Formats: sequence, C-alpha cells, structure tokens
Amino acid sequence: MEDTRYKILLENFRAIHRQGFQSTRTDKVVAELGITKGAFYHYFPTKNDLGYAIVDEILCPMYTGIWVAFEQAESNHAVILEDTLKKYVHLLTDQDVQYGCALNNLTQEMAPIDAGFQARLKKVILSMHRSIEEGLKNGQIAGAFRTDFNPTQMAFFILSTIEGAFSVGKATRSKVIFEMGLMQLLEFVKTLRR
Amino acid sequence: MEDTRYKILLENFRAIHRQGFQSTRTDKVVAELGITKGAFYHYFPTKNDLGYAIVDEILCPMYTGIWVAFEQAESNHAVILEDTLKKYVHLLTDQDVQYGCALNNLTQEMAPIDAGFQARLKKVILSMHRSIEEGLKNGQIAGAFRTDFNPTQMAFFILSTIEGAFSVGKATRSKVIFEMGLMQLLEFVKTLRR
DNA sequence: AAAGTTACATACTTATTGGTATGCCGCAAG
DNA sequence: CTTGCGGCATACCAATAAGTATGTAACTTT
Repeated sequence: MEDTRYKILLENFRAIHRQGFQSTRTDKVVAELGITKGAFYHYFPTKNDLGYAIVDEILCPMYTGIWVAFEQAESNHAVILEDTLKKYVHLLTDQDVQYGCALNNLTQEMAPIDAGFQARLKKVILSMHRSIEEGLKNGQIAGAFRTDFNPTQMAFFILSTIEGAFSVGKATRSKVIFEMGLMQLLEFVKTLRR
Repeated sequence: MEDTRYKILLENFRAIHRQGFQSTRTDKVVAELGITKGAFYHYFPTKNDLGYAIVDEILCPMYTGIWVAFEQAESNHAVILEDTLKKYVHLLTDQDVQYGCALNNLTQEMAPIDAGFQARLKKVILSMHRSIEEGLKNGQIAGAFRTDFNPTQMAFFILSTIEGAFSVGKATRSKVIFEMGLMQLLEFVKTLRR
C-alpha cells in the first residue's frame, strides 16, 4: 500500500516543519502512527532520502501552486498578485507563522550541509521566482503594470520580502509582525499598477 | 586567560555560521585551535550555553551595531538609511551570502527547539527593529521622510526584506540575487524621502 | 500449489556525541 | 614552603539514533 508511504511522508513533513530536520526522530514520528522502523526503511533507504522525497513530493508542488494563478493570468494581473499576497495573510494561522515557512526552514538548516537538499531547495525557490517573474512580465505587456521596473529583480524582491516576513515572524513568534511585512509589501505592490 | 575562552567562542561562531549549530562538533572545532574538550567545558557548562554566549557576546553587538548610526542620526536620515543598506551589499563577499545571515540561520534552526535561543534571538531581532523604527521616526520628525507611513510597520518591512534577501541568496548561493533584493529595497527606500 | 515477492515488524548493532571524572601543572596567598 | 585554586589535558561514559539483519504473513505469479 502506497498509503503507508504517504502517511510516513506527511507525518514527518509536519514534524520537520515544526522542529527541523535534524532534531526530528523519524522512528518516533512513525511510531505515533503505529508504524515501525521496518516500514520506514522499507520505503526510504535513509533519513536524507525521506527529506528529499518531502521536498520533491510535498514542498515543491505546494509552493509552486501558490503562484500558478499569477503566472498563468491573462488579465487582472495586478489584482491576482495582490490577492496572492493577501492569501498568505488570511490562510495562515498564528501557529503557522510560529513554525515558519517550511521551505525557508529547511533551506537554512540543510542546504549548507547537504548537496541533495541544496539542489532541490534551490530548484523550488527558482521555480517560484520564475512564476512571479512571468506574471510580472505578462502584466507589463498587458498594461497592468508599469514598465519602469525590472521583473527579474522585482520578483526576487517580492520573494525575499515574503520569506523574510516569515523569518521575522518566526523569530518574534508573532503573526502580527509577519502581517506588517506583508501588508507593507502589498502597499508597495499596488504602486506597480499602471 | 580569557583569551582561550574568546578563541573558543569565535571559532565556534564561525563554524556554526557555516554549518549550523546542531551539526557543529565543538570538540573538533577547538581541536583545530589546539584546544581540548577540557578547556571547552571549563568555560561552557553545555553546548547550548556556548550558543547562548555566541548570541549574547557576538551576534547581539554585531547586529545592533549595524543600525546604530541610523538610530542616532540627527540629520541626513535618508542618506544614512540608504548607506546602511548599501553597506550590506558592499561589505559582504560571495561566501558571506552563501553562508547566510548568522542571526537568521540560528533563528530558523534553534528557536523552535530551544527556549533559550528563542528568547535571545527574538531580543536581537526586536533590538534591530527598534533601531530602524527610531531612525524612521526621527527622520519623519526632522522632515527627512514622508509622514504617510507607519514607522513600526516600515521597520519590520525593511528588516524582513533584508533577512529574506539573505535567505534567497543562501538558497540560490548567489550574491547577485541577494543584491537584487537589496537594490530593489534601496530604490523603494528612496521613495520615502520627502 | 509451489515459488517468489511485497510489506512490513522485531531485535540488534555501531558510531557518534555531548558530557564527566580525574589528574596535573603553575602560580599566588598565607 | 605548602596549600589551594584556576586553567587546562586525557581518558572514559552513557545515551542516542541511524541503520541492519532477520523473520513472517499475505499476496502474486507461474
């Protein structure tokens, strides 16, 4: 049953999101599901491979999904961009902010010490960037945005600010502070309208 | 000799900055200095206490120092703010960006799993925020900045974007990408001038 | 129905790794 | 000059945690 594999994957993702990769004890996580080490190592050769699978199968689709609407927009680019930012604020709970951005967490912790994580996480980040960049470019062409900014740079700026708001929100354990970062970004993004 | 203690502190700070706290082996780090475990545990009761000392004695002064000029400015607020941002770009090497922001790294990794780190790192973040906020307020009063923005929110925004640029720079291992985030922030910050 | 394979469970192993116990040396106070 | 203490070095310890070896029930294939 692939069901067991997915349960292992998902529950470990949750644990890693909260406490980080290294301090997560995979056997204890699966034990809570009534599953043993045997099942874990049946599906994943090593703990790192579990981590890779989480990035590939959970993080990657999750994060690229956020920006797909903006990337593929054919009209109302500005509205969709602003709505996407608003979603960050509305969909997240207090706890979500305290746990931080799963992608950011994993990057900070694992990218420097493992090339497998590094490559995968970079891919996800660049994929998000590409989506934002595309949306900005299309919006410029469609006349939704001003054309006096560089979409590549602006996309990195937007991405950086979101990730940074998560960082600061996590550090202070405050959703309100997270929101301040995002709200200011939203105000700024409105000035990109034409 | 307090010299030994400081050497232990500094070398471990460097190692932790690069590979993170948990994966740093303190005994191996000090061994490179020709120092043994005995000396380490003579000065620090536990590994966590070393981490706390690093935050208190290295990170805290380092990061608050960055913003002290802006906080205490009596004139030219806008110029000093912009210069502070420029310093981030000019003073950092390619490697620095790859290693990421030491404060951010430690926060992401350790804040969720240890209350001692959490409290200390939060303090440093809020201290930086306070400096930026003060500078913005003073600049508004002095007529250097527009008054139609909220200094508290704006300070969190600036802080978030810087931290986020580090995150994205680290994830992509690219100083150029880090710079794009900061350069866009710089452009934005210029619009705050009155 | 025999043989093989999948999907696990249980028990064990082994390499860290943070931390401790102890000892020694030099120096300063009494 | 001897006693005590700060400043280490060395050797040892115990817990953990990733990973392995083995077993076995169910299911598939031939």
